[in-house]
Amino acid sequence: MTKNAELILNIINGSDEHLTAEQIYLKLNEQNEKAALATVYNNLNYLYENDLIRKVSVEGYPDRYDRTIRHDHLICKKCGKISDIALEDMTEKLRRAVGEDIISYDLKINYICEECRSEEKE
Amino acid sequence: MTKNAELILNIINGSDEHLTAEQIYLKLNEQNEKAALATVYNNLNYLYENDLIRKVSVEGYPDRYDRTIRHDHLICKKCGKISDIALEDMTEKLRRAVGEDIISYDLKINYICEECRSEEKE
DNA sequence: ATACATGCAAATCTTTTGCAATCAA
DNA sequence: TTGATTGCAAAAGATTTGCATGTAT
Repeated sequence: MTKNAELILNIINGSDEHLTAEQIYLKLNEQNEKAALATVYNNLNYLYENDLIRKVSVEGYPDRYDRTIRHDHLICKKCGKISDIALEDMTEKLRRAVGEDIISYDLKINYICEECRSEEKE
Repeated sequence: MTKNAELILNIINGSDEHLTAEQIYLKLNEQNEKAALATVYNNLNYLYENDLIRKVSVEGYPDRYDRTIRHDHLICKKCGKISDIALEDMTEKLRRAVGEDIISYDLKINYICEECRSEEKE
């Protein structure tokens, strides 16, 4: 694990947002830790392939990177905002239902967030 | 609903694969129904916005389009293959757990498909 | 010395857009 | 005739790649 990989992992683990590669790149610069955007991508891929981070894709937005700790996502269909929500772990249940050895699962729940709902009323 | 939108909807509803925009474009050409790739995208967006089709994103692959009938997805982490699986509908359960009015949910189950598993053994 | 990590720019891939031409009501 | 739909090419945005350079062991 290189220094950059570690810095990036710390940024992701220390944030409860769902950062894009570019946002991570900008955060690195704020910390005066220079790294090219391509390097950020390279490191994100390394972290992802080694299951140290998760990737969350929402249509219309660039991929976002997230902690691996088990949780699910609420996705606002209007503004694309992602919120974490920890529902019961269904891994075992799914394993039985699927009858296959599963690695993990991703549950995205689509809704309209409060801000977007109140905007709609106007 | 234009003719092209209908042709595209029929291709999606008549396929149990999970086609990309380009594959749909090629299928149209096979049927001697010419439509530019951009037109395919335009129509896919129209269908998607009107909830006539679903979009499935798997990292590393272009978006795929799918029927709306409720079902979940098994995703092979090795080759990206998507298979359908119909698990119990959790909408009501999630609505209660989340305490929000939810629109829908997407459940993707990650595993290694049989072909990839037997390749690994070699 | 060797292998890996980086920066940068260019390339790639997917998707969207602008605009002129065409089609349909 | 008016507005929506199309085709095409160009643009845009996200991500990857190639290569020369730098770094660590």
